[in-house]
Amino acid sequence: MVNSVNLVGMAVKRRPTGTHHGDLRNALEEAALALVGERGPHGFTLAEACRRAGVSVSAPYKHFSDREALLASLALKGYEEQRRRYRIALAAHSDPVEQLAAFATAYVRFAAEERALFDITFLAGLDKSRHPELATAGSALHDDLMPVTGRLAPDPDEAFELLVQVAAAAHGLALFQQQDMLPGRWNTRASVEEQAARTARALAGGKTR
Amino acid sequence: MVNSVNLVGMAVKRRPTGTHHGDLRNALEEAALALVGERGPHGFTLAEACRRAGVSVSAPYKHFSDREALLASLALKGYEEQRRRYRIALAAHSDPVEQLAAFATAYVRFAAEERALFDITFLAGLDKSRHPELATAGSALHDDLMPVTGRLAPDPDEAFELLVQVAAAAHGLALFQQQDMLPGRWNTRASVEEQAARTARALAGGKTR
DNA sequence: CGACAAGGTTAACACTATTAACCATAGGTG
DNA sequence: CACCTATGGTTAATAGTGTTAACCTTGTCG
Repeated sequence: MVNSVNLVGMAVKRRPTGTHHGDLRNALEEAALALVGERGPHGFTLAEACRRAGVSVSAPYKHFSDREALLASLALKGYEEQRRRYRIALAAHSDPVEQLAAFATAYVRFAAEERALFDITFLAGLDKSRHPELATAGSALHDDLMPVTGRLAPDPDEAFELLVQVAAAAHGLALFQQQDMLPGRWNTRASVEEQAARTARALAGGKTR
Repeated sequence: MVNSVNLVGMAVKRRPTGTHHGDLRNALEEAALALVGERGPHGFTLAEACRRAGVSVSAPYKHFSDREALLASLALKGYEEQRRRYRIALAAHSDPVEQLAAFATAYVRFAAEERALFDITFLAGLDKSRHPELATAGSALHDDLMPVTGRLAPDPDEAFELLVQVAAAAHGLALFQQQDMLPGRWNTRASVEEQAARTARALAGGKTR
């Protein structure tokens, strides 16, 4: 049923008009991820995603209230994927310092391996007040980590501050790498991951002696 | 010469058609800053800036090659303002650890006090390959700071890594605050500034013992 | 005085998001 | 079985955006 070919030579399935796509919601999210991957955090366009899904420009509104809702749905998946990864990272160690180092490593690795998701989650400028589920997902991450820093700093305030320090450093490193702000040989995934781990150890280490 | 009033009641000076504005380039940059301040990193629109400057939508192209060039010009000012602030911060101390702490504090303070500039500089998604002067301005910052970390870590690689750690942490903290990712009482300027300073001391402190 | 460069103008184009009004199909119900 | 309705598409229209081309007005300088 391929009866058309688009500009880049990819086959586009054309349904008889008025027929269901089958899985448009997913197809649009895939297209959005691809677009952000190809063109950067602001490279996503509803119109282009529709073109790629072989559907008219107004079709998305049957699945998403607006453009931002589509991105928010992906951002939520981004948070879930992060949570999954951080859980695994924490489970791989028993020493809390190494747990924090593994978390920091996983953070920058997520940014590199799932760049589009990372971009959407943190750089697309989503209005969190309009998508409260994102704020919730964010604090879920924080809940997973507090026990770890809690073992290093019995005072809850101190524990939270340590968590914020490590997360902020990892976030900054991830962004620096992504935006090519690190010169030459530092701008490799391995280097940034090591750097993240070392930073976490330096910040956590101060608490143990 | 006020002969018109716009929708929000602000007076708009209307020049006789075909006349020079006088300082349009500056007026557009002012408008852009205001818009980003009001609406966030992506709230800037050439059309709206033109409206505020009382000029037609194509007038900007006599001063900027395109929309992004206007933002790049502001981003450059952002880097310069940062450099100015960091120089002052460093000059206020002689102990390198305190210099780093002052830098980190100044970093998050800049993000808070000049939010629009910070947004444009780091969050507007400017294509640095199209604006090499931005990359240059970025490394100018790094040149100012290397001597400081150099005093804490004689090995240049180590010195650079310390610089990256502190800058990344400050960057992350600034973003966390700006995007309301810090709960309740931590989300104040004073708290974030202290946190930045403490993080810098923790990272630098490891090098001195 | 007259030419010209600078810096405005209007008009047009292409692209985007969004909405309204319409229509085809699938599946459950009388 | 005929039908009716919810689902998920369609087309068409609107409004806002960036950008370009062609034109016009003025101040300045030879």
